[in-house]
Amino acid sequence: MRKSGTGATSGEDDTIYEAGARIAVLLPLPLAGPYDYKVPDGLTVARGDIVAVPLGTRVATGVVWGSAIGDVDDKKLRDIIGPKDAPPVGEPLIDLVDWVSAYTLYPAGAVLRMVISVPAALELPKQVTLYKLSDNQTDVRMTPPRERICAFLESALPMPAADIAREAGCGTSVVKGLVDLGVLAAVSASAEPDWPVPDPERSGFALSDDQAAAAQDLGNKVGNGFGVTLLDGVPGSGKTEVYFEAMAKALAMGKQVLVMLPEIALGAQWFQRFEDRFGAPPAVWHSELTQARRRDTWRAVASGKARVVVGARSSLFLPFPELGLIVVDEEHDSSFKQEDGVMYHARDMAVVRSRLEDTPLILVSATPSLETVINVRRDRYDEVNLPARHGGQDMADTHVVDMRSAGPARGRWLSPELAEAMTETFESGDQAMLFLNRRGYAPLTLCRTCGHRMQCPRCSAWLVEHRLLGRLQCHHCGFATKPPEICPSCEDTESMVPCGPGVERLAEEVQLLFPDIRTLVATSDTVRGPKQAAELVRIIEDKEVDLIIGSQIVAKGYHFPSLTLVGVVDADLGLSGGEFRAAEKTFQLLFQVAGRAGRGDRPGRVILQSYMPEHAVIKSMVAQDRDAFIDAESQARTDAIMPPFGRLAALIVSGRDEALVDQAANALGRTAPRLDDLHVLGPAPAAMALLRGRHRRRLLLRTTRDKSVQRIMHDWIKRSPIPKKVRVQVDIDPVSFF
DNA sequence: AGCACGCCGACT
DNA sequence: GTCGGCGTGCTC
Repeated sequence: MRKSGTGATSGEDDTIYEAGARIAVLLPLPLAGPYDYKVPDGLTVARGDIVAVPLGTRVATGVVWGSAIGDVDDKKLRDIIGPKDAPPVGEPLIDLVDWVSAYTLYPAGAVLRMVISVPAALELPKQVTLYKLSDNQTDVRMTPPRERICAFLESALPMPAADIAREAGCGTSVVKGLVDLGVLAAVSASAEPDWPVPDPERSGFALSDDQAAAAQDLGNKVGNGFGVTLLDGVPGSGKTEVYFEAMAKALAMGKQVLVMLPEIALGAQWFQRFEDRFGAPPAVWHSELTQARRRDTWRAVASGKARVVVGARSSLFLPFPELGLIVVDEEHDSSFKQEDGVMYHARDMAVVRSRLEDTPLILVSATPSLETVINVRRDRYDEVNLPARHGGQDMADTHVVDMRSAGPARGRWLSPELAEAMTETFESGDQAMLFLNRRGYAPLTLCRTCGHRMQCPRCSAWLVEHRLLGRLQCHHCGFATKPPEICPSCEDTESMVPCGPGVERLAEEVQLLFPDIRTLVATSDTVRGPKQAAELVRIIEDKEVDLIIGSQIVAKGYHFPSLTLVGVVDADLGLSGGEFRAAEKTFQLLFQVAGRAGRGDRPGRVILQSYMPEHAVIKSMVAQDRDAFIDAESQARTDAIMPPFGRLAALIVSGRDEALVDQAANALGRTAPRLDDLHVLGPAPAAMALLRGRHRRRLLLRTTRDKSVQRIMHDWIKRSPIPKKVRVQVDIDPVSFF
């Protein structure tokens, strides 16, 4: 309930607005704040109502946010038009929008746009005319088709004329004729589909004692208000099955459940397990849904028809009226951080929404983020542990190959040791996986004669050769060009050479070493969407391939019983590049990839190829000591006053005119806040100094946890004049330095 | 975010 | 003389 400054009002009095009232309406636009309107005669609205309002020459949709702010000329105030056809936005979601706005420093309207993301969902759904037997039957001459129609409708729900005609094996004219005669009656119904209801009472999976105990612990959180719990367990320990039981409890209590996953398109096995457990598919929510699907899903969530939603980060802003539990699976995944538009971290904002909804939140990971681990150690979060793999299997045996002394020949990427292990694996009839987080054939193409490097004209990134497509591509903006016959710089012929390995080039080397084995390359280029992901899983499970060469996408929680060897071609890949989370991210990725090995009844092994085997990440992997890594990383972050022991905020200054961008960035550098325990780095060119034709500079502010970075950043931008053509974005808690 | 208003080049 | 390019600014 919104607090009223005038005190005396109680209950709902201050959230209901009668005719003549002046109200604030938040529009899903990047305006500074809500706009004031009047309630016209004959209308009453309440806080949270979704209403149509006049805005300039057009009609906009907004949400009644409260009483008018009152700083606008009376003559400017216009009447609202009326309610839209959608349930009101609930109080917790209203508060979430305000909270996220205050935290990220983006206008509340920009945040609201993530809630009101489907304009069509606010319109009255299309009406369809259905026909049923009339209540007061009249005597008419019966013909065989008429008999069939009446007989069929005796025991059927009302349905469209075309369906009745099909069922009765006649034309629609017979149906229409019976309608005219009064035998059939028309009923109007909305064309909204029904949603399958997951059944929490279905018998679940057989759980081990550990799993059953963990499920019990998690289940006890449901229905007992807000609280965050980390569900921690190695890959294969059955985390999904365990949190399904907490979901079942919430469903049985009549609550809705939200599950957030990082890469929704690739959750094929997750979906199967969900259907096995609950007997119905969940509603899904991600950016690639069609417009019609988005509309139906949004309405189903708002009306409570959809009981379980599984979605990417934007699902956090769906209008659940009866939310009872949120699960964030793979909570460490950096794709929960939105990097365009409103920059928010969906995992962190899920904590906020859970608190506002007064419901539990379960964070799930085999490699929890340092933030989450520290919150557990500080007793802010509870922890439920799944100690071992289901079936008692240990983690796969992990070896490191020192590429400095035991590496392959020049131009090759597989060390003799890894190749030998592959041979053994194939000979015993098992499957192997090579992990290389580089799509395409080669990450760089250069001229042997003059050293010219093929670069994207719009971004500061090398063009990646995709030999299968016959193109050089920019992985940041989608720019593509034909590989040049001659060097664009010195015009030498046949001097352009590929540098470094990509998955395609690795496949070429494998073909030379193992001509008879069947190889599958799995990257986001070859696996597009859920259907292909499901097909990929089937091909591997059915052993139609011996070797999978994959990038990032194969690191996720798949379960392949015959996969006993995982080779990481370049274990150091993520460690260079100066991002403070590089070690953590690399450890998480390697740990997840290693988890693919030996999940059946056979032991697995993992081989890491590394040029820096003494690095803490590699050593912790070999020792299989996650805690040791966390301790080392915690100490390093504490010393450097880095998150979660310090706070970071970034300013990204961008524009097409480089000189203007530099000028604005330098001005921000000069007006940077000066406080104790506060440091500002930059301005410096962003890691992508040129992205999609925009020049970018970054300033990074680092300070201690007791400071309000929002206040500091807000004041900072306010006192620095920014040219109109230059954009300044605030990124609170940046995860990437792009 | 849209949409209007406005101020400079190629058309009927 | 108008049509139209998209830069700038406003919408309660």
